[in-house]
Amino acid sequence: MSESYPQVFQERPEVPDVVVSRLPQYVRTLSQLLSEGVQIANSQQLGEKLQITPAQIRKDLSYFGRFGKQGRGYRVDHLLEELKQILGLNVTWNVAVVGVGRLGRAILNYPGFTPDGFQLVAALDDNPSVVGQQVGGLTVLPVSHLADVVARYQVSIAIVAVPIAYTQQVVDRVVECGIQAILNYAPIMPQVPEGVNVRSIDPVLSLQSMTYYLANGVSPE
Amino acid sequence: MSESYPQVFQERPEVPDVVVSRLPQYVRTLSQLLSEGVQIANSQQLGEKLQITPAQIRKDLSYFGRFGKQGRGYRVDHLLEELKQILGLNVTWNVAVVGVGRLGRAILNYPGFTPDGFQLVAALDDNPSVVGQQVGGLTVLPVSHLADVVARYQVSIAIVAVPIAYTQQVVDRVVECGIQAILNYAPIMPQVPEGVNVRSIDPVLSLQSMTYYLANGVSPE
DNA sequence: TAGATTGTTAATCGATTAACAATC
DNA sequence: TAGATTGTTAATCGATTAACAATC
Repeated sequence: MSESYPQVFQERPEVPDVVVSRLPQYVRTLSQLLSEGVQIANSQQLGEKLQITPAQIRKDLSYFGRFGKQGRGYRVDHLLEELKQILGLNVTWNVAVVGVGRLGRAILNYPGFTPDGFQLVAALDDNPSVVGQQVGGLTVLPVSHLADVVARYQVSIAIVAVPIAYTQQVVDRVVECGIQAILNYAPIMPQVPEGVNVRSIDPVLSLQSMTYYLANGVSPE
Repeated sequence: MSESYPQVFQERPEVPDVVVSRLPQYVRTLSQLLSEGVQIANSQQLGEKLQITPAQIRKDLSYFGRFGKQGRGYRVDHLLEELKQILGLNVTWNVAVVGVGRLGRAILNYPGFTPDGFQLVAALDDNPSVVGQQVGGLTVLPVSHLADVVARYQVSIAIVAVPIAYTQQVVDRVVECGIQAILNYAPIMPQVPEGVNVRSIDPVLSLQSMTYYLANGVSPE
């Protein structure tokens, strides 16, 4: 074997995580511009909206291709579509919510996920008094149904909103079911195997870093 | 004046924001160790818990002082107290919640803020059918009372949970009242003057960066 | 075409890590 | 004291920014 075949996935060179994390913000801004009827935007204008240097925007985009026209800028609709494609946002992602306590209920009733293509397709909880309830249009199932649900609905993302004491074991089960993307609402960073992605929503951590600046009379940057 | 006097605030050289943002995680881990009865921990052990190199932990701490003993490590209770002091977590912070819709209600009923020293002392909303309601033990006030409330309760942090269309104007009013730390739950990055700190809780952005890895068959790092 | 803005390279900046003398 | 681990400096790594040739 003197030559290697191209790989199916991962043609791109390693894109820094920090770059990937900015792309959704670009999508947001471009969507807004599109809804305002703006047809063309240059990196300068995008940078102002996003508080990012134009150079950084161009550099970020250059990891994925050439989307602009010299002397003009970017077609808003075109760049938006390209970025959605790159991020996988042109399809609907099915999401299971594990944990239907106060937080889980708020999540299941939050109308902000669906318009962005995240469909909450299942709600699971192990509390017998909660199982069977209707929450956010879904019937709460026992967590033992997780593997079934994942297979049946092609779930690829789990939102975990269980008490801190159960978080790690629930995350373990979610991972066992083949889920590779987890949004965790407990104030803990669960351990997961290589290749599984966890993001935590942790308002207290955010507050605790802001108090540093309040207590010390300085502002960030 | 050939000599300048020491400043009241900001004796420390500029601590990078990324360092400040890690301190609350150290506090979390140390609290947990303390509750487990662990008395001494070294940077190696802390690093394992936090998935951070020991060198980084020592470097981070060195911005603020010398808290360990060579050959031993750190006394958990001592380091915890020092970090709480640095972050201003040894006092209670009064917080006003603006916006008492579904999200605001969930926030007001979330029991996780108080144990960490964030006291929700007021709930405000401009919807006449919401004003006067009892939510999370508080009577909802009209937003026009904001300045009063801030002064009376010494509020220094605002949690803003209003619809996206009102977010910027509510943030503007919050800033006018002298608030310098804002936790924003709307899917938008509000513009604020220099010196005001905004952190956004935005689960959709988190999901949208995870789909990149799902769609492209790669994992982060 | 002239003017403008991209895409990209090189320079700069800053954060992380390695290494080790200091010291408990 | 010998062994261990800190605190800190210097080396490395990576991300941001500046600059400019390419080109629309």
